[in-house]
Amino acid sequence: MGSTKAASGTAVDTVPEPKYWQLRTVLVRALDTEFRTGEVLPNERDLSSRFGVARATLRQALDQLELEGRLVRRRGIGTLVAAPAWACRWPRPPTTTSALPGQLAGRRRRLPSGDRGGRDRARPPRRHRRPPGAPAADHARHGHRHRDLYVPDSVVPHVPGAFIKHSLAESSRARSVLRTLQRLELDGESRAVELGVAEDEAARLLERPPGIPVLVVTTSYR
Amino acid sequence: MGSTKAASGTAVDTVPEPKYWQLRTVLVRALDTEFRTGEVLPNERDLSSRFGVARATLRQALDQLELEGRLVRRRGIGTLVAAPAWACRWPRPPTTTSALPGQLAGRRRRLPSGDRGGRDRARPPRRHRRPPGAPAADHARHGHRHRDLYVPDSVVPHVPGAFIKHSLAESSRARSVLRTLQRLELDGESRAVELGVAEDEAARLLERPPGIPVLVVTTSYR
DNA sequence: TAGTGGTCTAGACCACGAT
DNA sequence: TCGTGGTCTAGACCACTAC
Repeated sequence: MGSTKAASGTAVDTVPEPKYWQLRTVLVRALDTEFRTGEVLPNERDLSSRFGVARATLRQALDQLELEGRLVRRRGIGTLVAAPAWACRWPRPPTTTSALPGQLAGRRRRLPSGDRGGRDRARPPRRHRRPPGAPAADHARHGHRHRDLYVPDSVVPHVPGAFIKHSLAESSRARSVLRTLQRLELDGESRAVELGVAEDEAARLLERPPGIPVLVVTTSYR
Repeated sequence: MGSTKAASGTAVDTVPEPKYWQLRTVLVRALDTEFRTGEVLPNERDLSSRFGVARATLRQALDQLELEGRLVRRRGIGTLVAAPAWACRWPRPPTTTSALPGQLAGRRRRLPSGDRGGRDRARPPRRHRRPPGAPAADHARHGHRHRDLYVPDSVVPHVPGAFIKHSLAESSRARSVLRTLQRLELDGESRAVELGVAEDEAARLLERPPGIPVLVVTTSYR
C-alpha cells in the first residue's frame, strides 16, 4: 500500500478502501507467506512507520486480524502469529512458506514453548475493529470445497429444515433455522438462543479475545 | 464517570478499569432504562463532551456496544438502539421504561418505520473493539435461567456427548463438542468447522456488522 | 530498565443522508 | 448545506514482561 494511489484521480471505486483495510490485506499476505505460527511480528511502532501510517491505523488493522483469529497480542511481549484455525480436517493450504514479494522480513523469534496460555488472571481490555466492503473469503484458499456457511444454518444439521446442502444463496435459511432452534424443547427444558458476547471464560475456551460475539443458549428448567 | 477518580491514590484495584469500559457500563444502564429500540442516541461529539472524554474513547465504548448488538450505527444518520436480542421466547426483562438516575436524557427520535434495511450496497468499514476483565453477563437480568453456554456446546444438542445440562463448569466440553462436529459426516459429505469472520452477506443475515467472528462450516464433496 | 501492547487525547478531513 | 458517523494523525502516558 505504501504511497500508491495517493493521488486522487485514478480511483474508479466510489470510496477508496480505508488504509487500515489495505493494511490488513498486506498483513494477511505476509502472514501467509512470511510467518509461521508462534512467530513474533515486528512491534507496532516499527510496523506503523514501516507502512507510513499512524500507530492507531496500524492497530486498526491488527485489531481486525486479531478478531479474525490470525494474531494474538500479548502486552509486554508482542504480537504473535496465531494458529491457522480451529482444527481443520483437510490438508491445510500448503502454508506456502515459499517466497513472494516479502515486505515484512524481520526478527522471527519463535514462541518459547508452552503455548496455550489460558491463564486465569483477568485479561485487561483489548480492542476490536472491523472490515470493509466484501473482500473474498480467506477460506477460499483451501481445496475446492462447496460452500461456507454461518453459525445457525450449519451447526445444527439435525434440526428439521436445517439439513445441509446449502449454498450461499440458500443461507437465508439461517434465521429460520435459528428460530426453529429457539422453539426446540429437549428433556423438558426450554431454551432461548440469542447473540451475546463471550466473557472471559468463554473467550478462553474459544481461544478468542473476550468480547467476541457468540451464540448464547440459555436453558431454563421449570 | 465524569471527573471522579481523577486523583491517583484512591484506587485499590490493581488496574483501574479503562475509561471506555466504565463508559460502556454507564451506557448499558442508560440503554436499559432511558431508551427504547429504534431510538437515536445523542451524537458522538455530544456524548463525548458530555462524559468528558475524547471522541475516540467514546467510540471505543460504542464500538463494544455495537459488537454486543445493542447499538446500530448509520453513517449520516446516527446511533440507534438495537433490538434486545435474537428473539427470546421468555418474557423479556420488563424493559423497565421506568425511572432511574437518568444521565442521558435527550432527543428521542424513533426510527422512521421501514427497519430491516438489508441493502445490498457494500457497507463501508466499521470498527470493533473489546471488553475488559469479566463483567457479569448482562443476560443475568432475565428470569432465573440455569446456565449460559457458548456456541459449540449448546447449539449442537444432538451430537453425541453434546447433551444439554451443562453448567459453566462443564462448558469446557465446548471444544470437544466442536471436535466431534468436525468429525461428523453426513450424506457422504465431510465438513470442517472453524472460526471465521462474517462477510457482508453473512453479516446482513445475522444482523451484525461485517467482521464479527462466526463459526464457519465448510462442506466438501468428493 | 527497556521494550511491548493498551489506553487516551485533540484535533482533522472524509463520505453519507437528510434538508 | 449541515449533521452524522468513519477514518486518520501524532503525540502522550500507562501497565505488563523480560532482562
